[in-house]
Amino acid sequence: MHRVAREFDVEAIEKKWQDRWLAEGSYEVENDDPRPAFYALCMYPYPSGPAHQGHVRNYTFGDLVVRYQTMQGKAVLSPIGFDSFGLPAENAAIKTGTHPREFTDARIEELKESLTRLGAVYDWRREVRSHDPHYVRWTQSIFLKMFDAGLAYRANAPVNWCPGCQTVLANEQVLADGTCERSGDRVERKDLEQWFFKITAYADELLEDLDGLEWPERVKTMQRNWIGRSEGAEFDLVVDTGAGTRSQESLALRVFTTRPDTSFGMTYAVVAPEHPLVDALTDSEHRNEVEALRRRAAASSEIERTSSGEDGPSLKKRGAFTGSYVINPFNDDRVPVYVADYVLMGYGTGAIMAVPAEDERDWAFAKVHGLAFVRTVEPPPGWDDSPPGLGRGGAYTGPGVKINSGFMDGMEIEEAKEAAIEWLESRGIGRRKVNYRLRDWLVSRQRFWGCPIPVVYCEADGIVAVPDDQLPVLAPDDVEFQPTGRSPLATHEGFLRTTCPRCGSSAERETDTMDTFVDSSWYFLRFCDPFDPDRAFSPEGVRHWMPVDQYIGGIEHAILHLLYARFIMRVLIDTKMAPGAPREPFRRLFTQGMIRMGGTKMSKSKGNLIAPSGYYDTVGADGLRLFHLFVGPPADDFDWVEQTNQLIDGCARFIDRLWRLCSYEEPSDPRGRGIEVRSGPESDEDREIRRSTHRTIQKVTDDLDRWSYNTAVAHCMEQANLLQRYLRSERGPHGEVLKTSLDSLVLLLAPMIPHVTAELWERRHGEGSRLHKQSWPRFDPEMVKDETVTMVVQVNGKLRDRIEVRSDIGEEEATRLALSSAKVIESIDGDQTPKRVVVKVPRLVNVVV
RNA sequence: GCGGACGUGGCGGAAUCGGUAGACGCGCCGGGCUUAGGACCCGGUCCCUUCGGGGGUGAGGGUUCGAGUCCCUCCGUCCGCACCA
Repeated sequence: MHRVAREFDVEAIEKKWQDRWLAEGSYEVENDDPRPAFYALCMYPYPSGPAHQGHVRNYTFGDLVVRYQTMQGKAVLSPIGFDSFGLPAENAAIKTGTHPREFTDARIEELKESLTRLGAVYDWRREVRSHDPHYVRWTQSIFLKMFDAGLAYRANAPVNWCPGCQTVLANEQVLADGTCERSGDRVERKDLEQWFFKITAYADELLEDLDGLEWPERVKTMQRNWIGRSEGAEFDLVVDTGAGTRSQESLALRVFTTRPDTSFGMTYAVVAPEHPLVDALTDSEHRNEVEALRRRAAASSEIERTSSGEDGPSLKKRGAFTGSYVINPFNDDRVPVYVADYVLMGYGTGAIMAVPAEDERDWAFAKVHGLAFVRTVEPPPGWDDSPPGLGRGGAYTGPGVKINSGFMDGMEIEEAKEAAIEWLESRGIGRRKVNYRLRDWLVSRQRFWGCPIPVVYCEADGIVAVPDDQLPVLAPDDVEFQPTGRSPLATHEGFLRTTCPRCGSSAERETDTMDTFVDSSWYFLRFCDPFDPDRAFSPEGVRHWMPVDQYIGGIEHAILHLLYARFIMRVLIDTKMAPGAPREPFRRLFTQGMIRMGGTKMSKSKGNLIAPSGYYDTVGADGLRLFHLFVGPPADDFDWVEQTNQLIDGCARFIDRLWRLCSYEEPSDPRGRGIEVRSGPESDEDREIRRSTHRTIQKVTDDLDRWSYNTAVAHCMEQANLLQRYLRSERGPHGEVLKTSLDSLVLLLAPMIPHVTAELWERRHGEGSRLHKQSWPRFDPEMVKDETVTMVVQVNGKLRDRIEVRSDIGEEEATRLALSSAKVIESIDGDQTPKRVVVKVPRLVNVVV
């Protein structure tokens, strides 16, 4: 498949330099390094074995940043570690009996090996592993700090239970179709007592601070949507159960709305099937129907609940009348209360006032159930009551003037909202309310291979934190890994039975472990100073390196990891574990594109992996790296197709050409045509080579700064092509010019293809010389200016002539030259007097006739 | 349905500020070298052409001396969210 003959021994050279970078500690950096600090970080990987193409892509970009910034004179912190807790290791244990630690450590070694073979360089002294007891200790310490601060709490809650993974999941781990993101099983709902982190307390800050981040806009948008802030009002509806039923005059139904201005249009109210008041609201006549609805809602997945759409019968089944009524406080109307699954218990208060005239969902429901509607916003002329979707009919949600709304009549919507809230507040019925889609973060996992939650349950003292000097709480090794729906720790008596740290009586340990996203929410801080045994990280280290200057990872972490990390960073600051600034951990984020194959993401689970290892042996790590840089914009997805291998070969071919170019004194041309270099005065051609060299430096530097790696490679190729022609030019190359130009090219390529360039540099500059210790080349602004340029002459915007002119040409001369062009004269024909001449020196003249 | 991004040769893509469309590479075509070439080197490669030119960046319209780039409408692809009241 690949090329066979190479000009040099790729394997030997790559190995040589990888060994040297390690042995010489080339990318180890101290916290007191006087150079400007730069923190470059790739999201630490889950160790699933040897690197796949996605890793290669990610760590190629990361390594480029590290080497480039180093050559730019920065002290670059380039750490790496492993997100080493997680289900695959435990699943392997269930299957094969291998302990997850043993399994994980083996996978880590494989991944380290392939990262090293890629030529990616790190300060390995700082390596962390989530499952390392020294790391677990501090994850637990952070948990307890949060517990003390009231930010970690235990609550009974309906949770997402994945039967495949035998654990509860965070909302974030459940896909929109109600299946588990990991196993694909349909997630069930269970009521369990669980640990939560109070991320909602930071909802506003997490939302607002997005504005200042240099992150891809779409990632910020995704986080904004996820947090889902909405402003509105919350108020109580007094329940009127009607004559002859139970006396429940004090019963009130609290509703949340973002449209308090439409309150006069409420024609019914709805509670979620899981709402605690459903029983109290339902009278005996309607009990059977309501119960049936509740059962169906409880059993049905999100898919069924959300996909029934507009069709009548299914929508009809999704709601039932309770037999109760509530009073609309705005107009004292008595309206029916329904139970319907289109209202979710998890959002707002789990109950709504329904305004069919101004809400499409309410409209659809009201139509099917024969409920009334009252418009409170004047719709535009021609708007009728025909079904929505046909253009101009149904619920009207646009702007307009209030009608049928008492004191709000005549107001615009925004004004009316304020008026309604004031009205509610002045009467003590309700208040302004901000609601979030974001829920608190459920962190309990009923699994073994995670960080144990360090608390004990004592009959007398309740939940008691494990004292600091007893951390870390580590899982025992002799456990049964069979899935039971409880943590394997729960059946291990030796672990379970303990004594209460407070009163000394017998107590039980918590047997759940933490979501692995907790581990990954602070690892970037540990990297700042992982050497201190007595602290998670030192304030000095954090102050020196944080925030991460360039964070690199996959778009799949746009919400979960990045939101959690932002949250935990703030918690650590607010609990005084970390210094007060910065509150944002990742200043700049880059999300790389996905590699697809046959339309789907290339992944282990899809079985469509193309292992990098085969390429290391043929085109080398450098060839593979160059391909990943060159194939397209780093942020874009690309399809791995048949032609891809030819593209990779093309990259290797370029490296070969570079090698030959740099070895011109010892030509490998079988015909032995040696290159003679000139000395003495430089010719026009020599000067042009010099200019081109400076221009290339300028372009490549600019490209690297703006993540345009594919064009950076293209510019290097262009320059190499030019130098190759120069080498064979009639007069022969000027020795000094050629030498400088080649050196510059090698320097520019150093962050991209580090092995071969390091080798070439050493050959050119002697044993012991180190390419990657060189400064990044600089260009002379005078030299990047062209002496002459091609001036384009247009007539009425159409290209008519090209004239070679001095680049400092004046407008008048340009105009004169253009107008005297034979082609221009010919094409303007009889019209000797141009209407207008647009001149943009020195590039363009447009003659308008 | 809502929100966002995008649409350029046979293919990946370039054109950073509204100013030469198609850089660079893959593929293909021709030539050289060669016992041979899947190595290497040189040349060509958007389409049409009567060789003067003409047309061309998903479609249609607009702004402008000038539009791949800005604006509007539509079509298509991808991504995110999706009963969030």
